[in-house]
Amino acid sequence: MTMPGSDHAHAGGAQRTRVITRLSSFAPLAEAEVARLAAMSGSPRLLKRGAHIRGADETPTHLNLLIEGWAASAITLADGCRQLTMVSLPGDMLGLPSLAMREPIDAVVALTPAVVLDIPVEALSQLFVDSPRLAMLIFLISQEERVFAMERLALLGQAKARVRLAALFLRLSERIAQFEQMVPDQIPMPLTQQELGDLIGVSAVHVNAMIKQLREAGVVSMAARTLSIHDRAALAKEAGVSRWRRSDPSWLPPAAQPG
Amino acid sequence: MTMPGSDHAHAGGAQRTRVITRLSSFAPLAEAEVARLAAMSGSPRLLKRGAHIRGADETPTHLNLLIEGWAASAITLADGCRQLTMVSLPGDMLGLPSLAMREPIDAVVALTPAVVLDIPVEALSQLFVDSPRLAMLIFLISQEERVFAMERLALLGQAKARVRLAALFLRLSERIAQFEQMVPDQIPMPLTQQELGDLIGVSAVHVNAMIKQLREAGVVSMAARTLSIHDRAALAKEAGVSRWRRSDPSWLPPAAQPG
DNA sequence: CGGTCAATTGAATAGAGTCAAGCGTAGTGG
DNA sequence: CCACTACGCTTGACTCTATTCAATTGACCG
Repeated sequence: MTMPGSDHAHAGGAQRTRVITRLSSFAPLAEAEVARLAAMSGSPRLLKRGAHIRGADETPTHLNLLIEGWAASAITLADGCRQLTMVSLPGDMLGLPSLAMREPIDAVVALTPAVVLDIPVEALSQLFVDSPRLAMLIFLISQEERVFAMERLALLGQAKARVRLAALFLRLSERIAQFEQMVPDQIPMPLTQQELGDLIGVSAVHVNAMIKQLREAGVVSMAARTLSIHDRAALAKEAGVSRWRRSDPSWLPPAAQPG
Repeated sequence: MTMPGSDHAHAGGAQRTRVITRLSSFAPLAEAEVARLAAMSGSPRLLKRGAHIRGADETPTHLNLLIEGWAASAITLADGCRQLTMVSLPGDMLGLPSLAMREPIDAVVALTPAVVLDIPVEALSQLFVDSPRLAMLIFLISQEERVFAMERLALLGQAKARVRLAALFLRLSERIAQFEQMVPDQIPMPLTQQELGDLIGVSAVHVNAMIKQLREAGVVSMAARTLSIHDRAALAKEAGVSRWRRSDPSWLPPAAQPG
């Protein structure tokens, strides 16, 4: 399934499969559509942990397809404190929200070493013209991310720190299950407690205390950049959220004709 | 500019203009596009204050175009407490996020008496096929709402109640300025303090205290379902957010040809 | 082997929640 | 026209979650 020009050092077969997996999470892609997507790819860009994938200053001219590694959108408020608004995993498209704004309100930072593909916005525009079904799939994925943000917003507003942390762990493990085969009770966790705190709106000190509580309750434990889920049912109960169930849309436009 | 079939009791000229205004906030619409939108309209539905425009149970088969009145998305957590995740004003499309989920995680409630137009999802799908430019405009508006949600998420996570309330007032007044001509320093405020609290993740009691502080600081005051902004600069300073600046995209697809 | 960063723990403080009571106003029905 | 009711607003007292500050330990890297 490797396309011509896709055999870069960091954007090879396995990674590309992940991207296709993500894009086809609502409906299988036609061969022509896979080819159409491959045609959009630019050259990959490699970033170190902590680097800015997208700045908050620059007028956005490109989107970024995350090929490898984790990233997060960060909003910095007037008083300097930082909130991470979402975590992006391989296969995610970065920068879509910023299309609506003259200058983005968020920056995207690499949480791990990361590889991105820069895609000019005109390419997305062209995709809307010649591949309405792909456009709608991207639209749907974007809506799903929005639902994800809405849930986190609700948790931030109403739930206590322990619940928020449990929900974050649960949702992250569900998302990772998308592109790893097995349901992982051992998931990689490259985030520091500071970053976890920035995600759930809590100080790093308190994150530590909540992790301690969850560990002593036998729910999860963290060690060596790995999160171990010991009791998934208990975790779901702590989080108080129901399972994430993507829609199975029957009303998508028909697949584009080849050529 | 009234289209045939648009002269309903509650969906007449002025309201329809608002909808067009909202949809053309990123780029002016061609005549054919206005006609294309008018062709999507169903029959209007009138709802009382507090009524559910969209439930959290039903599998979504329709979108809802808000013609008149205010609405809000509400997420109810396991412990029964409620978070309002966004406020919708006339011209907004309701239900787009739910397209991604098998069952929606949020309900949409009318904050005032409201009028909506139900639109089957297939109509949106068709719009992606035959009007890529309109589809992308809806995509952009949806992204703008997502940025709005991200900002509120950041405020919920990092800012104190007073800042959150100030930011909410500021953004609401900016949004209302979109479809009212003058910059309004007297804006209608149909929300109760309980609802304001559900929006900014604070108890109604504390909302009251924060309003009192803002009033005594000479920033805003509330009376008779009306918010008066006495010192807009001070309000912006309290909120600590910069002005909302929509993008002016040059990379949209070309307007659809008539016919 | 020192240096930096992350994790961990404790103590003092503050922001916000909860509970409870009183008040103002608008609507309703006799 | 008045009384009753309901709802939202307002205020005070007490509690608790989470923050901030500070100090210590542990792990990894040059």
